[in-house]
Amino acid sequence: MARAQTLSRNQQIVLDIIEKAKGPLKAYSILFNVQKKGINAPQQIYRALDKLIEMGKIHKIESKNAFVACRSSDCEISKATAFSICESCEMVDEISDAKLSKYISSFNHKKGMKFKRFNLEFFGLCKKCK
Amino acid sequence: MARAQTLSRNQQIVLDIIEKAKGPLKAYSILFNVQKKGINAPQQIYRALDKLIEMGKIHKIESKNAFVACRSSDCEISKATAFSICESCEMVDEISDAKLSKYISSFNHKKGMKFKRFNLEFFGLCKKCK
DNA sequence: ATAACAAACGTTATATTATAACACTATGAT
DNA sequence: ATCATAGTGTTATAATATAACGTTTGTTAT
Ligand SMILES: [Zn+2]
Ligand SMILES: [Zn+2]
Ligand SMILES: [Zn+2]
Ligand SMILES: [Zn+2]
Repeated sequence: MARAQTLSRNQQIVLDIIEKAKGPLKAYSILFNVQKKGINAPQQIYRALDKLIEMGKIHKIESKNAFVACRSSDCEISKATAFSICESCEMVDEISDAKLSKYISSFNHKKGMKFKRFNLEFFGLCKKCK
Repeated sequence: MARAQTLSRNQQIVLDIIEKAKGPLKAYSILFNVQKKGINAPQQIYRALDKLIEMGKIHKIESKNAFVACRSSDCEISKATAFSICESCEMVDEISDAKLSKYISSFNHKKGMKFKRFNLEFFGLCKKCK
């Protein structure tokens, strides 16, 4: 039987923190925030993060080595992710734009590569920082 | 006066290595490769990398923390980068597709953010690994 | 030419991000 | 029951990146 979508204790703790956060969180900042809950080692964080990413509950912002909760229910399990990132205040916003996503997904590389997944990161100044 | 496009000694050494490489290179692997040339410390590598990125001579593959030479003369100084990345053999190929780039560049986020730059990374299996 | 400035350099130390390895526990399937 | 899979806790270490400091080099202005 395929695993139920139930989260383990550590996974739930990590997800809660990321969901409550206003912006992207770094692994070690998550770690410091959960030491009161009995999680003491980076491994425990990274293992939870890996699974949460697999499940599509969170995403990694590659350019920042940081993690955000998935806000778009229709983001097909991290197969097509896009974010806008403010270079001033560090704000990150998940972009769910079906047209954009479809356009990029349908892009086919000349050299014969078939893509399974993409990640797009936009940089600029957010409304507040502009 | 704007700086000439001439590279310093260390910048040239680092760029040479990256250009000669078949695939993306990591900072410390570059370091190990240039120790015979008198470069001994990570700082020296990272400083050169930063400048080379600024100049648009190389790009950072964020999902791999690795660096590739820019192969497309018309890639507007790293304002719009796209790569295809093989999940099996680690090959990275810079995509220069004017239509794709234009489409993405013209994308405007609803929330009022104006973008200065984007980076897009595709993942899949290359022709050889497929 | 020389003073002034910016960019690059070399070096040591340290911070940050991520994984390896191992022993143990819980759960469910055959 | 035994087997497999997933999760846990822990210690140690690897890999990636930056801080801080003083020196040197190259350019520009006078
Ligand atoms: Zn999402
Ligand atoms: Zn902002
Ligand atoms: Zn390029
Ligand atoms: Zn391949």
